[in-house]
Amino acid sequence: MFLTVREEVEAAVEEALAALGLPTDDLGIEEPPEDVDAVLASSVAFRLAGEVGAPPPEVAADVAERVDADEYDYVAEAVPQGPYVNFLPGDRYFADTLDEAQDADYGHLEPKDSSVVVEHTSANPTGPVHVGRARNPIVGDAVANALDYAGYDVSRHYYVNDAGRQMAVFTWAYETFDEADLDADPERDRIEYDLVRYYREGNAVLEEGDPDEVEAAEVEIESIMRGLEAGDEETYERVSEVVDQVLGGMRECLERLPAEFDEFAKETEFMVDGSTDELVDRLQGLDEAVYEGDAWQLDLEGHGIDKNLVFLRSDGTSLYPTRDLAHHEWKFDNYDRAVTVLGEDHKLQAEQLRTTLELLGNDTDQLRQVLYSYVNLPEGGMSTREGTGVDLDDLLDEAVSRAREEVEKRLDDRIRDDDLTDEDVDRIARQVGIGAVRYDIVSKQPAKAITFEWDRALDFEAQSAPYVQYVHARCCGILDEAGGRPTVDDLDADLLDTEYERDLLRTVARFPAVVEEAAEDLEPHVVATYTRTLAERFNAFYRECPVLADGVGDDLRDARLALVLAARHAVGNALDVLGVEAPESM
RNA sequence: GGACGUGUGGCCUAGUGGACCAAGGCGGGAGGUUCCUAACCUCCAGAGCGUGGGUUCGAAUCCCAUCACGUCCGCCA
Repeated sequence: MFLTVREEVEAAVEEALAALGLPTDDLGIEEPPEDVDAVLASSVAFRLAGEVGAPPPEVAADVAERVDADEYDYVAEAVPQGPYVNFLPGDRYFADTLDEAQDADYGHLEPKDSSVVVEHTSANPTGPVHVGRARNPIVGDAVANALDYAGYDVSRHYYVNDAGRQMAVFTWAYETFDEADLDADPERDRIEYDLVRYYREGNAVLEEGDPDEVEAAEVEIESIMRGLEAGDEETYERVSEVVDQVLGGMRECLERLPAEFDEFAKETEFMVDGSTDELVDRLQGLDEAVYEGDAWQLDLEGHGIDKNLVFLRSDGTSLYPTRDLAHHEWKFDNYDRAVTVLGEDHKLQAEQLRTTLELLGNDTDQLRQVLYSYVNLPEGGMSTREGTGVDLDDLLDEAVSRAREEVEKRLDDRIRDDDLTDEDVDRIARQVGIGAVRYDIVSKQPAKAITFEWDRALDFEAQSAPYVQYVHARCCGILDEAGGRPTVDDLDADLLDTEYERDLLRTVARFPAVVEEAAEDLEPHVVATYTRTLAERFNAFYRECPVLADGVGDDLRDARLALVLAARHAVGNALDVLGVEAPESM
């Protein structure tokens, strides 16, 4: 209903301004502060005051005067308040919102008949996923969820960098060394933890090994790269053996979040199918193409990028950016829009990619690049090659284990007599622990850097996933106690007339607009901010308005029960957008 | 050195032109449970939004300068 009221308010302000002979380009529609009764307000009066030659409050009064509330279903009244025009909702607004939110799909917007591919994570298959990279799948998955809720047809892709020098080094190391050459046991019993040791050993040898050994290695690494470039089947299989195993392990780790993908697009596919070669030809034909130092490059200085983009090495082989261009054109061919989630260290490359795609004749409006800053450790950065950093698996294990301690600690002084089973304890520990990690990361503005601290990330109180999850569990507790849904079809929303009930219902009503904003701006953290407000409103309602107490009449009980169900759908689905599980008990 | 980004109570975070003489959490202090789960709630103390200018009727939000921190500036990915 909120989206409908917003349309009504826009129409009302536009009509009023037109009637007054004033410009309608900026309607100044905004959400009023908490202590104002209106659902929406307009601040046009500020801007028009100069033109009209009257103070803002006077203009606001004129505008409000011209609004005919009878024309609208949900706007009951437009009242001037100082320089603002406030739009008050009618009873039907609350009644229809309550009704709409009884649907378990509440928050899903109308299908848009438009496809979007969301590429995220795309970490090189060199070893275990570490916390520094964890922001990518967590933000990426939430962005994809938000677009899905907003009605887009979403595909989630992981672009596999299986053709670069890193993978040639890895393949050489994997084939050259054996267990006896490695000085440590795997940190965990999973394939990528086993194999990353070969990669690290290989890099160590290349950096400080015997010169003859290094030279022989370089010859082998170069031959692997040339084999890939030539589309040699045998080389491809040698590299794949490493890539597929490591990637398999990384996928298992990501599934714990859970972040799952519809497609793993491999870089080598765009070499094998000839699209990279074809792209090189087109790049060479561009005005910006230059041949310097035996390598083909693009001089993008005229487009605001002072760093040349090398797209063909002097030995004639392609580079990562060249293949990524082919990859993006493939995305444009198959989807209406493309969204890529990347770390800020890829910003320059992202700009080069976008500019070059434009030069190649693509409409880059359909490409959106979401950049996020790094997650650092208090003591410094994280690197797979050097083996520094915190593995995501370790973080998730620690989170679940701390959550379990909390659950067990609370078991003794639990009022509710619902006998949690061992399975419940396992389930809650997992939902709360992993939820806390995801929520902590997804709730922050992507542009801001995060310093990872165990205690802060795993604080289960305050502004955290468990705080919000608890609200969902409380809703479920009440509904369960009441035996499910409210009993009557024709609910009387008018009975919900305390400020606590109204505030909660109004907050529930905003959820679809929050989904819309998160999807439009590709900023899932606004959903996290919303869940906190919603949780606060629910807790105030919970404290002040008993649902199942003896003194509550049948009609009021049903109305409140319906409000609880509405809140459950809003909070549960908001958490779903964030990729955080909503426990039914905890 | 250059480009880009960030800078809000002791700490962390929201707000990015208008009802803000700035909101929430952590930490500190004081309280609340015969009642649908206290992973909850209430109250108190604490910042004027890095610093200095400017634009505007109005600036935490826009512009300029400056400082600090981060990222990038490979024929790596």
